Amino acid sequence: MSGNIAAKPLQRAEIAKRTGCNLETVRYYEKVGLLPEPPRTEGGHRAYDANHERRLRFILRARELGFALDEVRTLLRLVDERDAPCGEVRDVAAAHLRDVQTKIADLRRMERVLKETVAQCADGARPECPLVESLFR
Amino acid sequence: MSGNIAAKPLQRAEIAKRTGCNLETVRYYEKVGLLPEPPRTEGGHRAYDANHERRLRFILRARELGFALDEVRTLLRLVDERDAPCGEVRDVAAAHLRDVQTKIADLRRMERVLKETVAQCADGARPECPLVESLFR
DNA sequence: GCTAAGCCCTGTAGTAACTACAGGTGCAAG
DNA sequence: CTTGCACCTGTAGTTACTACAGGGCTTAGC
Repeated sequence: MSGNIAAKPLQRAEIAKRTGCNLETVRYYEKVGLLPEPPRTEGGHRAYDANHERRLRFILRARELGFALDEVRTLLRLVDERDAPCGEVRDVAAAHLRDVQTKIADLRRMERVLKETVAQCADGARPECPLVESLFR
Repeated sequence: MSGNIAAKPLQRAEIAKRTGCNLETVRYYEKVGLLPEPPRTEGGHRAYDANHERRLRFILRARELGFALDEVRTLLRLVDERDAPCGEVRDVAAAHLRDVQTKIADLRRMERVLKETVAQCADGARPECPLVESLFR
């Protein structure tokens, strides 16, 4: 046969390197029930397969988009339990989108005020600092 | 004398109500060194004065603007130690402003992708969910 | 003056989502 | 067969609070 294509269905914990995820984070996801416990080698090392990696990538991508782990859990449950979870998944994502938009609005408010106050201090040499005063107001 | 105007320089822990800050949070700020320990009544209750309230308002306002407690600590130290801390305070605030702007940029990226994927699921009835697929990608 | 309600007290533990050890073993290459 | 790296478990630390549990103080009403 040309190489050991089917001979190694299990990869080592290079899953971390392949996904760019910290190995301790992978174990954390296992501990909190987002990843299934993988089989072990005789020595007790975890042996992940392609499905673990696929699931981990799902988690990491959702995290990049700012989903909380609890939301990720919900999404994965929907994917695992339903055949066509599209509507429910969309609801979770839409709710998260609203959260993100709220956070953006909050941060923009902060940004505006910070800009104003920093600008008032532009010279940086006055005895009474307008920035400090505005914090004490 | 017309009432006890100077007879009560110390207020009760109504400081919480007056500032809208949770009393347990006030004590937390004391524990982490942002607020000085106030004098106590004979019974051991904290007796705050106007300076405590002023300082607490500073903290709360800085928190509203998204300063981390460590940044607040720095700001308060500058205010306490220097006569004219304007320049240094401005530097801290400017650094924080950059953080805020980075966060806004991150969130807007999330927002854009979420909007796109949620829109792809608009009908919500397809067997293969584009949103789920994009998370698995 | 006394009592009961309602504050306030201390200290600990819980939250989110990791991260960083310490102290020990497996494994694979040379 | 040895050496060094990767992996193992479990605990504790991070941020900024919040939520108790189990008491003590205070004060308004009687």
